[in-house]
Amino acid sequence: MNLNERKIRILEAIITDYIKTGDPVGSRTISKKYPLGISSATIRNEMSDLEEMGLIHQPHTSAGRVPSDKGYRLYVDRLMHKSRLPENESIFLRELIANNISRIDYLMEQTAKALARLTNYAAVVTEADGEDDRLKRISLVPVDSRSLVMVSVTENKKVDNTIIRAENIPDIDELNRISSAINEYIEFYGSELNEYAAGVVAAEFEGSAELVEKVFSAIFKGGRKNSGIYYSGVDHILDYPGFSDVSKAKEVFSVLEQKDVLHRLLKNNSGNENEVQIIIGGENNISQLREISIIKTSCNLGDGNAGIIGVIGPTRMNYSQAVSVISETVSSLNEVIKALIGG
Amino acid sequence: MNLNERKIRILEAIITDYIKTGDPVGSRTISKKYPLGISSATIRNEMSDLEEMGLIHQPHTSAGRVPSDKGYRLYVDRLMHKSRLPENESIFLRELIANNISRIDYLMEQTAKALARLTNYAAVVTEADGEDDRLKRISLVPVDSRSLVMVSVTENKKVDNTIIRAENIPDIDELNRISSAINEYIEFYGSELNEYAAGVVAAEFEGSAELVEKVFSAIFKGGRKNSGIYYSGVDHILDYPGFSDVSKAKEVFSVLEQKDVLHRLLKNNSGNENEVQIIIGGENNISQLREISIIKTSCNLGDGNAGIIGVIGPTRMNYSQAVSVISETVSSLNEVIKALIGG
DNA sequence: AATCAGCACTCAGCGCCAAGGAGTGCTGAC
DNA sequence: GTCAGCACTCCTTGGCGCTGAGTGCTGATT
Repeated sequence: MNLNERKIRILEAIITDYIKTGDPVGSRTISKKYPLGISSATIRNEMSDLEEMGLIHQPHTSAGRVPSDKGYRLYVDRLMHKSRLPENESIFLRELIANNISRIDYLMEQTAKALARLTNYAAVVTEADGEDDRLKRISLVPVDSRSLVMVSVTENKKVDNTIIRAENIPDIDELNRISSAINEYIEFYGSELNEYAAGVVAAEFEGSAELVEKVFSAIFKGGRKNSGIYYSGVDHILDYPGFSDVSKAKEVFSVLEQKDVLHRLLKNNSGNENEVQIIIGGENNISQLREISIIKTSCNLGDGNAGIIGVIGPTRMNYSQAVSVISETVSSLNEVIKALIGG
Repeated sequence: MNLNERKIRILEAIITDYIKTGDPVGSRTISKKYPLGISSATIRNEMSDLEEMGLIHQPHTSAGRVPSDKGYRLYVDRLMHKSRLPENESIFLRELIANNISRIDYLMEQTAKALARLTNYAAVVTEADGEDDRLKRISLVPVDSRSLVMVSVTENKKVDNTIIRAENIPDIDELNRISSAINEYIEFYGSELNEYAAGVVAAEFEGSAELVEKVFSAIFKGGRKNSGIYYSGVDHILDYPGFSDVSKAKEVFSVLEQKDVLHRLLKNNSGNENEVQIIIGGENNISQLREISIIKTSCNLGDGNAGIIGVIGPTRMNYSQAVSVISETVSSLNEVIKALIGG
């Protein structure tokens, strides 16, 4: 069976209509609302073929047709035309980004909020996990007489704080000497940094040996495993078609709480920077999310920080609009950051 | 009408039963399940009185009685006996806290998770907002050739990072000199620190004047307004009685996303440290949360950081169990932190 | 005066059934 | 190949009556 032009037009009509109304669409609806110049009977025949190809299916006899995951896939790959974001919305995005550029946590939080508001779906923003990211430098900042914060900066410019406690915290100058000694070892040994260096530095600053040991063990322990995830608009999930049944919604919520699952899901697996990826329904292999689609892309969060922004919607979502919101957000991030930080 | 002992026992029976079963409880149920030695007819008369006093009400004629907010209030204030947490759960809590003590964000996140798991309600953990918290010290940590991180530490030991960008970032020694110059002014002027100091320091380090200006403006801008809120178990909300109707659950979710509302709600308004507070149903004046009760308390997150931990459940919640989970969590935090950090 | 058995009454919930309506597949004519 | 017409399917809706839980009231008993 070949997928001729007419079948494609019918499929497109079904998907467009279904995305808009949410009702299974029947042959008569198509023949009346879409000017294909063929009768409903003919459309019925074609729909029967489309169903055989697995692109649409019927919830039950005597109901109209609904696109399948495969049908949506064909739609987003070949039929969908990008819509353009209204002027005021893209201005809103740019200003929001510019206002939050100096705090990466705010930036992520606000971006999630904006995505949710513009799409009416749940949105999520997270830092891409820097897998082979290496420590570049540390700095020791005193907090009180018994604790300090070790600020670590990685090659990918991730900044991270760890609390360290010790009996005697030396004064700032000494702390600066200790940290620059440690930094020399970090620079010299890179990822081969080991207990040996810890011993040498501890010996060098014998009054603060305990502290030095603790700093090194914090370094060995490494930074955050999973960076924070910022959500917004999760309440929209309850509006998704098919989720008026509470138990289904509950499944989705509990998956969203499992950060590791979500991180795996959001990870950039195309390899292409800034390319928008779409995962439709069952294509993610998480059974609780089989009626959920995810639109996501990697993005630039400033200072070389890579992030991932995504929208989590129902399989029956407005892909075109969501894609355009996401692309616009990415390009706004890029532009604003470029303008502020320079090429 | 006086609230005699018998009425109280009946009210207690109603609340106990309702919390357990979730069904409106009728006079016959009480006479059979609770050994009060009186017939259902007598109980009916008493219930009628209790209803008149506003302690219970009927969802509809021919249904049993359900406690009102006022009824629950009387219960938690006068009738409830605290339950003790199982040994293994309190051990679990202590270990979890000990393992996360060096990262306040992990600690908050994990504490929320534990609360949610132990209570089966939604849990929330946040830092108490330090209203009159003053900056104590800053430190400048280079990130790359065009950006650095200003680490600020307040009197209440809150640590906060702000990204600062400038054309020319001096070397570490110079940054250290700049930060200690600024720190002298912070120490000297305290909250009176102003543009004048900025000018003086900028003049002193004329090669880095731009940077100094930016650091000062970041200082003037202040730290985080609303600290992060860590949730866990929000999916449980969908199990709460009365929230099988999706639209109600949606209202709750959208309130939880409004951080300012939540901060206001969680703020310690009794003034007493570590005292468990209970807000029942409509007592919070947020209409969307009128069927939600909140159990919360301030707590110690280590290094002088005050936090607030809370459980968000249905008005018909197991107050006794939730209160004991919360108190146990607070005392675990205190103990572990004391043991690790010392007196 | 308090207690309580007995009774009439109310009302949500459930199952059942019939009507209505949307949509299909098939047939046969063009 | 197209399509009008038709029989058929099956979900949805609304009405109806039954059942069971629970109440308030009455009048007898202690």
